Amino acid sequence: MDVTAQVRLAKALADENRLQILLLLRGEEKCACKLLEELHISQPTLSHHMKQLCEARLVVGRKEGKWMHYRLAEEGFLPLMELQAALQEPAEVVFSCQT
Amino acid sequence: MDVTAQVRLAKALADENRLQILLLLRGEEKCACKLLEELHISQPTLSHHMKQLCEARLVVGRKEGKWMHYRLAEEGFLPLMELQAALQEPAEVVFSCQT
DNA sequence: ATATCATATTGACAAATATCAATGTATGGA
DNA sequence: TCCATACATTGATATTTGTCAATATGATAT
Repeated sequence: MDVTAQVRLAKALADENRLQILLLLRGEEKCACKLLEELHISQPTLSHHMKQLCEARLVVGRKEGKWMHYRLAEEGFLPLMELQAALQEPAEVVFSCQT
Repeated sequence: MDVTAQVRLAKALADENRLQILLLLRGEEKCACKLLEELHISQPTLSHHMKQLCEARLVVGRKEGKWMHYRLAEEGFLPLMELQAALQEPAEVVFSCQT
Protein backbone atom coordinates (compact mmCIF):
# COMPACT_ATOMS: atom_id res chain seq x y z
CA MET A 1 0.00 0.00 0.00
CA ASP A 2 1.96 2.96 -1.29
CA VAL A 3 -0.01 5.88 0.10
CA THR A 4 2.41 8.33 -1.50
CA ALA A 5 1.67 6.98 -4.97
CA GLN A 6 -2.05 7.02 -4.21
CA VAL A 7 -1.98 10.64 -3.14
CA ARG A 8 0.10 11.63 -6.15
CA LEU A 9 -2.30 9.83 -8.48
CA ALA A 10 -5.34 11.42 -6.82
CA LYS A 11 -3.75 14.86 -7.08
CA ALA A 12 -3.09 14.28 -10.75
CA LEU A 13 -6.75 13.42 -11.27
CA ALA A 14 -7.98 16.36 -9.21
CA ASP A 15 -8.09 18.91 -12.00
CA GLU A 16 -10.66 19.29 -14.71
CA ASN A 17 -8.16 20.16 -17.43
CA ARG A 18 -6.11 17.07 -16.69
CA LEU A 19 -9.18 14.84 -16.78
CA GLN A 20 -9.99 16.40 -20.13
CA ILE A 21 -6.49 15.61 -21.37
CA LEU A 22 -6.90 11.98 -20.33
CA LEU A 23 -10.19 11.80 -22.21
CA LEU A 24 -8.56 13.33 -25.29
CA LEU A 25 -5.95 10.57 -25.21
CA ARG A 26 -8.54 7.78 -25.23
CA GLY A 27 -7.51 5.14 -27.71
CA GLU A 28 -4.86 7.22 -29.46
CA GLU A 29 -1.50 8.78 -28.98
CA LYS A 30 -1.43 12.55 -29.56
CA CYS A 31 1.29 15.14 -29.69
CA ALA A 32 1.30 18.10 -27.32
CA CYS A 33 0.48 20.52 -30.12
CA LYS A 34 -2.69 18.58 -30.94
CA LEU A 35 -3.76 18.59 -27.30
CA LEU A 36 -3.06 22.29 -27.15
CA GLU A 37 -5.45 22.89 -30.03
CA GLU A 38 -8.23 21.10 -28.22
CA LEU A 39 -7.89 22.86 -24.87
CA HIS A 40 -8.20 26.45 -23.75
CA ILE A 41 -4.93 26.76 -21.90
CA SER A 42 -1.51 28.17 -22.72
CA GLN A 43 1.40 26.05 -23.91
CA PRO A 44 3.33 26.33 -20.61
CA THR A 45 0.23 25.31 -18.70
CA LEU A 46 -0.21 22.24 -20.87
CA SER A 47 3.45 21.36 -20.39
CA HIS A 48 2.97 21.67 -16.64
CA HIS A 49 -0.06 19.37 -16.67
CA MET A 50 1.65 16.78 -18.86
CA LYS A 51 4.54 16.66 -16.44
CA GLN A 52 2.19 15.92 -13.57
CA LEU A 53 0.32 13.27 -15.53
CA CYS A 54 3.60 11.59 -16.45
CA GLU A 55 4.94 11.74 -12.91
CA ALA A 56 1.72 10.20 -11.66
CA ARG A 57 2.25 7.46 -14.26
CA LEU A 58 -1.11 8.11 -15.88
CA VAL A 59 0.49 9.09 -19.17
CA VAL A 60 3.59 8.07 -21.05
CA GLY A 61 5.52 10.46 -23.27
CA ARG A 62 7.58 9.63 -26.31
CA LYS A 63 9.87 12.12 -27.97
CA GLU A 64 10.08 12.09 -31.76
CA GLY A 65 12.12 14.87 -33.28
CA LYS A 66 10.59 18.14 -32.21
CA TRP A 67 7.39 16.50 -31.05
CA MET A 68 6.30 14.93 -27.81
CA HIS A 69 3.71 12.21 -28.20
CA TYR A 70 1.61 11.27 -25.22
CA ARG A 71 -0.54 8.23 -24.60
CA LEU A 72 -2.43 6.78 -21.68
CA ALA A 73 -0.36 4.49 -19.49
CA GLU A 74 -1.79 1.07 -18.90
CA GLU A 75 -2.30 0.25 -15.25
CA GLY A 76 -2.32 3.95 -14.46
CA PHE A 77 -5.16 3.53 -12.00
CA LEU A 78 -3.58 0.66 -10.12
CA PRO A 79 -2.69 2.60 -6.96
CA LEU A 80 -6.29 3.73 -6.56
CA MET A 81 -7.58 0.26 -7.35
CA GLU A 82 -5.40 -1.03 -4.55
CA LEU A 83 -6.80 1.60 -2.24
CA GLN A 84 -10.34 0.70 -3.14
CA ALA A 85 -9.65 -2.98 -2.58
CA ALA A 86 -8.04 -2.24 0.77
CA LEU A 87 -11.09 -0.29 1.89
CA GLN A 88 -13.28 -3.29 1.27
CA GLU A 89 -11.34 -5.42 3.72
CA PRO A 90 -11.50 -5.14 7.50
CA ALA A 91 -8.59 -3.24 8.97
CA GLU A 92 -5.51 -5.39 9.04
CA VAL A 93 -4.25 -6.39 12.43
CA VAL A 94 -0.60 -5.45 12.44
CA PHE A 95 0.19 -7.13 15.71
CA SER A 96 -1.94 -8.92 18.22
CA CYS A 97 -1.13 -10.48 21.56
CA GLN A 98 -3.17 -12.33 24.10
CA THR A 99 -1.85 -13.36 27.50
CA MET B 1 -19.74 11.00 -17.17
CA ASP B 2 -19.99 13.54 -14.40
CA VAL B 3 -16.58 15.19 -14.55
CA THR B 4 -17.49 17.45 -11.65
CA ALA B 5 -18.12 14.49 -9.35
CA GLN B 6 -14.91 12.86 -10.58
CA VAL B 7 -12.85 15.93 -9.80
CA ARG B 8 -14.47 16.33 -6.40
CA LEU B 9 -13.79 12.68 -5.59
CA ALA B 10 -10.19 12.93 -6.75
CA LYS B 11 -9.68 16.08 -4.68
CA ALA B 12 -11.08 14.30 -1.66
CA LEU B 13 -8.57 11.48 -2.14
CA ALA B 14 -5.67 13.85 -2.72
CA ASP B 15 -4.62 14.27 0.89
CA GLU B 16 -2.71 11.87 3.06
CA ASN B 17 -4.73 12.57 6.20
CA ARG B 18 -7.97 11.87 4.38
CA LEU B 19 -6.65 8.60 2.98
CA GLN B 20 -5.64 7.69 6.51
CA ILE B 21 -9.16 8.45 7.71
CA LEU B 22 -10.60 6.16 5.05
CA LEU B 23 -8.27 3.39 6.12
CA LEU B 24 -9.26 3.90 9.76
CA LEU B 25 -12.89 3.41 8.77
CA ARG B 26 -12.26 0.05 7.13
CA GLY B 27 -14.89 -2.40 8.22
CA GLU B 28 -16.23 -0.33 11.09
CA GLU B 29 -18.10 2.80 11.89
CA LYS B 30 -16.22 5.20 14.16
CA CYS B 31 -17.10 8.44 15.88
CA ALA B 32 -15.17 11.60 15.21
CA CYS B 33 -13.60 11.55 18.66
CA LYS B 34 -12.13 8.11 18.00
CA LEU B 35 -10.71 9.24 14.67
CA LEU B 36 -9.27 12.29 16.39
CA GLU B 37 -7.39 10.09 18.84
CA GLU B 38 -5.77 8.16 16.00
CA LEU B 39 -4.61 11.15 13.97
CA HIS B 40 -2.28 14.02 14.63
CA ILE B 41 -4.53 16.86 13.63
CA SER B 42 -6.73 19.31 15.50
CA GLN B 43 -10.46 18.83 15.93
CA PRO B 44 -11.41 21.62 13.49
CA THR B 45 -9.10 20.11 10.90
CA LEU B 46 -10.72 16.71 11.30
CA SER B 47 -14.14 18.26 10.98
CA HIS B 48 -13.02 20.00 7.79
CA HIS B 49 -11.75 16.75 6.30
CA MET B 50 -14.89 14.84 7.25
CA LYS B 51 -16.98 17.45 5.50
CA GLN B 52 -15.00 16.99 2.30
CA LEU B 53 -15.16 13.21 2.50
CA CYS B 54 -18.93 13.38 3.00
CA GLU B 55 -19.43 15.87 0.19
CA ALA B 56 -17.40 13.63 -2.10
CA ARG B 57 -19.71 10.78 -1.02
CA LEU B 58 -16.82 8.66 0.19
CA VAL B 59 -18.12 8.68 3.76
CA VAL B 60 -21.54 8.76 5.37
CA GLY B 61 -22.18 10.44 8.71
CA ARG B 62 -24.78 9.52 11.27
CA LYS B 63 -25.58 11.74 14.21
CA GLU B 64 -26.32 10.09 17.54
CA GLY B 65 -26.76 12.44 20.45
CA LYS B 66 -23.56 14.42 20.79
CA TRP B 67 -21.62 12.07 18.58
CA MET B 68 -21.08 11.86 14.87
CA HIS B 69 -20.46 8.38 13.57
CA TYR B 70 -18.78 7.98 10.23
CA ARG B 71 -18.56 4.99 7.95
CA LEU B 72 -17.31 4.32 4.44
CA ALA B 73 -19.93 4.84 1.77
CA GLU B 74 -20.50 1.95 -0.54
CA GLU B 75 -19.98 2.78 -4.18
CA GLY B 76 -17.86 5.75 -3.14
CA PHE B 77 -15.36 5.06 -5.90
CA LEU B 78 -17.95 4.78 -8.65
CA PRO B 79 -17.16 8.11 -10.37
CA LEU B 80 -13.51 7.13 -10.72
CA MET B 81 -14.45 3.63 -11.85
CA GLU B 82 -16.52 5.23 -14.57
CA LEU B 83 -13.59 7.41 -15.56
CA GLN B 84 -11.27 4.44 -15.71
CA ALA B 85 -13.75 2.51 -17.83
CA ALA B 86 -14.18 5.47 -20.16
CA LEU B 87 -10.43 5.73 -20.67
CA GLN B 88 -10.32 2.14 -21.86
CA GLU B 89 -12.74 2.85 -24.69
CA PRO B 90 -11.91 4.74 -27.87
CA ALA B 91 -13.12 8.33 -27.80
CA GLU B 92 -16.84 8.49 -28.34
CA VAL B 93 -18.02 10.14 -31.50
CA VAL B 94 -20.53 12.69 -30.35
CA PHE B 95 -21.74 13.63 -33.79
CA SER B 96 -20.64 12.61 -37.20
CA CYS B 97 -21.77 13.77 -40.61
CA GLN B 98 -20.72 12.83 -44.06
CA THR B 99 -21.95 14.63 -47.15
C1' DA C 1 -30.53 27.15 34.25
C1' DT C 2 -25.71 26.02 34.07
C1' DA C 3 -21.96 23.32 33.03
C1' DT C 4 -19.76 20.12 30.16
C1' DC C 5 -18.85 17.48 26.24
C1' DA C 6 -18.68 16.59 21.05
C1' DT C 7 -18.65 18.68 16.95
C1' DA C 8 -19.09 22.53 13.50
C1' DT C 9 -17.98 27.11 11.90
C1' DT C 10 -15.25 31.30 11.42
C1' DG C 11 -11.14 33.85 10.68
C1' DA C 12 -6.39 34.08 9.83
C1' DC C 13 -2.27 32.47 7.80
C1' DA C 14 1.14 29.61 5.37
C1' DA C 15 1.83 26.38 1.74
C1' DA C 16 0.54 24.39 -2.53
C1' DT C 17 -1.37 24.94 -7.07
C1' DA C 18 -2.98 26.75 -11.70
C1' DT C 19 -2.03 30.04 -14.79
C1' DC C 20 0.43 32.97 -18.11
C1' DA C 21 4.33 35.88 -20.16
C1' DA C 22 8.96 35.65 -20.98
C1' DT C 23 12.79 32.97 -21.82
C1' DG C 24 15.53 28.71 -22.60
C1' DT C 25 16.57 24.35 -25.22
C1' DA C 26 16.55 21.24 -28.85
C1' DT C 27 15.47 19.95 -33.53
C1' DG C 28 15.07 20.47 -38.42
C1' DG C 29 15.12 23.26 -42.59
C1' DA C 30 16.91 27.07 -45.64
C1' DT D 1 24.99 29.49 -39.87
C1' DC D 2 20.57 31.38 -39.08
C1' DC D 3 15.80 30.95 -38.43
C1' DA D 4 11.49 28.78 -37.25
C1' DT D 5 9.11 25.25 -34.72
C1' DA D 6 7.84 22.38 -30.61
C1' DC D 7 8.26 21.99 -26.12
C1' DA D 8 10.23 22.90 -21.32
C1' DT D 9 11.54 25.98 -17.62
C1' DT D 10 11.46 30.18 -14.91
C1' DG D 11 9.33 33.85 -12.49
C1' DA D 12 5.32 36.21 -11.04
C1' DT D 13 0.58 36.26 -9.46
C1' DA D 14 -4.08 34.88 -8.06
C1' DT D 15 -6.63 31.13 -6.19
C1' DT D 16 -7.16 27.11 -3.50
C1' DT D 17 -6.11 24.31 0.32
C1' DG D 18 -4.61 22.59 4.97
C1' DT D 19 -4.10 24.02 9.39
C1' DC D 20 -5.08 25.87 13.98
C1' DA D 21 -7.07 29.11 17.65
C1' DA D 22 -11.17 31.04 18.91
C1' DT D 23 -15.90 30.78 18.99
C1' DA D 24 -20.53 28.89 18.08
C1' DT D 25 -23.97 25.17 18.23
C1' DG D 26 -26.33 21.51 20.15
C1' DA D 27 -26.97 17.70 23.26
C1' DT D 28 -26.78 15.71 27.92
C1' DA D 29 -26.18 15.78 32.84
C1' DT D 30 -26.47 18.04 37.32
